[in-house]
Amino acid sequence: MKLSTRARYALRMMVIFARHNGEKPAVVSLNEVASESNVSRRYLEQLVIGLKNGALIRGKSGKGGGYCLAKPADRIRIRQIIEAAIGPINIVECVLQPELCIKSDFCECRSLYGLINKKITSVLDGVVLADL
Amino acid sequence: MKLSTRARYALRMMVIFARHNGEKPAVVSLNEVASESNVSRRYLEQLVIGLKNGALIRGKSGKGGGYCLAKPADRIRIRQIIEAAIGPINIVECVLQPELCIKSDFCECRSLYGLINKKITSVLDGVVLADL
DNA sequence: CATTTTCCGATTGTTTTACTAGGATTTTGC
DNA sequence: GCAAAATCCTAGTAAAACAATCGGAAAATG
Repeated sequence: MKLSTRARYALRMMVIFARHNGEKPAVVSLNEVASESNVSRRYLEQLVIGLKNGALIRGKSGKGGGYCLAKPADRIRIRQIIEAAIGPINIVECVLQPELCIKSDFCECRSLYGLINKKITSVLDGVVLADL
Repeated sequence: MKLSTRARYALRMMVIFARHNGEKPAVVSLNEVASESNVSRRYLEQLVIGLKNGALIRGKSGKGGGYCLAKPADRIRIRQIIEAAIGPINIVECVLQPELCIKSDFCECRSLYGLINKKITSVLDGVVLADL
């Protein structure tokens, strides 16, 4: 029941991108992020892939390059960031994949798991990057 | 962000204890639970320790022994069960232990983590064993 | 007093997570 | 045009968490 460092680093990184958003060169290189967040650039390179695939940021190669938000910070939900980093949120497999358990139909716990899942996702949907 | 099998097995087990609650011999042996839930008795033995320490169930040794609920099923919150099984719920260490991170005071994310934590615990507090 | 059960602690195997590393490609500034 | 700075892509590894097994002691019953 822990939020992985992947998700937390990704979130921290997005906060940094958001902070440099209005500036002259909006892009921030991973070297800068690395020194600002105490996470190795190499590792950040991996984390950034998900964010890019999720169309949350844009990358620019070459000297003077880096990353910047792909849309305004008040249009980016925290859930999008976290799911881009660690995949879809489901506390228990059977919630999204009923076929995994033959008992799914009459399982007493499954609806509870679904409820927890729903609560978590709705919290994360209710907060945008700009709020942080 | 997954709920461990420990927690799920513990929950399933509690449902079984609850079901046998009103019966003649209220106690259920772990062998019975094992065959009913497809989890080895050996493993259940471990899980049951937390539930017992949490005063959610009572154990009775010897022939004809087993476990039964320590209080009525509508007085046992799901949160108690899960925390007995896997320890206190905190999605990120820093929420409960601010000293772990020097940035805690002005961290943009920490309050968010606290919020998520609160949502999860309140859902689990809002459902009792009898509801399942 | 043998059997069934809880009780206690140690160990092993497996999976996930966290992180490191090498090198290719892109782009820019001089 | 070419060196430098960045993204991009793909493995590999070390450590931690998780899941499960195992041996045997103590308790209680029929």
